[in-house]
Amino acid sequence: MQERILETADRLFYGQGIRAVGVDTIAAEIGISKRTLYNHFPSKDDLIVAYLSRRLKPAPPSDRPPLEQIMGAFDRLERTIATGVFRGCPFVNAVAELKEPAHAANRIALAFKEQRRVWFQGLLERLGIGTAEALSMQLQILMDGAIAAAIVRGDPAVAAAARAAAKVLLEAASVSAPRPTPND
Amino acid sequence: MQERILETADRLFYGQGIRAVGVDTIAAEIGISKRTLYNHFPSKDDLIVAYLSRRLKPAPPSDRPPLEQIMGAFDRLERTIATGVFRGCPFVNAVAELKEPAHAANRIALAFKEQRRVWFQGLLERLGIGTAEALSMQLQILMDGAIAAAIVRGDPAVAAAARAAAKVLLEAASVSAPRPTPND
DNA sequence: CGTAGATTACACAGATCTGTGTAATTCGGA
DNA sequence: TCCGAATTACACAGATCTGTGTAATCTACG
Repeated sequence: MQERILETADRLFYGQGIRAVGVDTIAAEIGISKRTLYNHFPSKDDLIVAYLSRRLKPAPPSDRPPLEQIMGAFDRLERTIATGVFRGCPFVNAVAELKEPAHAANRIALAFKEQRRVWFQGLLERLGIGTAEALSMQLQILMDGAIAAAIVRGDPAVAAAARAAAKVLLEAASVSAPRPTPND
Repeated sequence: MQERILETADRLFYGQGIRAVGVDTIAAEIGISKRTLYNHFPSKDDLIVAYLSRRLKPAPPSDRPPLEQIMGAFDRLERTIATGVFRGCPFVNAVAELKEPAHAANRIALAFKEQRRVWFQGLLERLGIGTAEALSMQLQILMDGAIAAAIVRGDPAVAAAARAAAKVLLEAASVSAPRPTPND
């Protein structure tokens, strides 16, 4: 039941906005009473936190070459934008929508962004890039920028543009870091 | 009067979110009656559109060297983030908050982002860079990415990271475009 | 002074939202 | 079959929001 509530909350919160979706709407969508929903989540804030926490899953480890994984992240973003159900980063949206500075959403959003950055950093280190930490931040900025631009423009091409920029940054960083791995 | 309403609406909408601020709050903040506000703006939607349109001002022309202007944009962002009143891009926030796809906010936000991109493109062309259009999009992505990252992290350093990335992209693009101007 | 337009106070309609209280009902498992 | 837990229907409180109606009042200006 909890999971079914969270699935529906995810779909509605992400698709229409957290403030725009009422608790009644979620319950009605599932076909349960509002009381049941409140028995599982004592308040809407609890539901919001659970919704965001559920999206806080680390990327599954892959044995593909690091460079391929990095570029794959941009490709995946491009495909996601192209589906049309794309509505930006749920964490950034939540923080922008819930402007109370003390809201738990801020903590979760930060954890997610940092998790992604560290994922980039690990791959960059495997490529032997010395400036892995700084570059990982820049790659994350490119991802977030492509997401923001895609919200406004609705055009998957922005992800390709970000990918091209990432490639330039990677090549520039590789020049001063001579440790090419056999994989790529 | 119109201007006073718009000033206050801007401050509250941007600072707390469009959905989070009621018409009553804006009127009370100025010290006017709600009726007066509705006499100037027939609906909240009209007020939202006016609020966004008012922010749609082109950057004033500058006679400084193009490269300096481009880097200055990132510096300005860094300073803005550091002030603490920074709450992201008002246009992206509006689109994310008002998820109705037909809302006029989408059109205005797109106009703004395109205006900024074209501003970058013009400067890049003056630098004799052949890939000005593609690069301008990438610079805009870096700006938007730094903004999104700053919302979550609250750290002005992300703007500096974006600036450094922009510099790398510019240098890479300049290699194949030999037309250095005397200014910079 | 006199008038026209702007502004005010204020009540109110109607919608929506979060959250609660309660008693009846359903359902799974021992 | 029986018990306890989950779920249901449903009303309701109380807050908030957008938008309107109206009559009184202020204010600028001829």
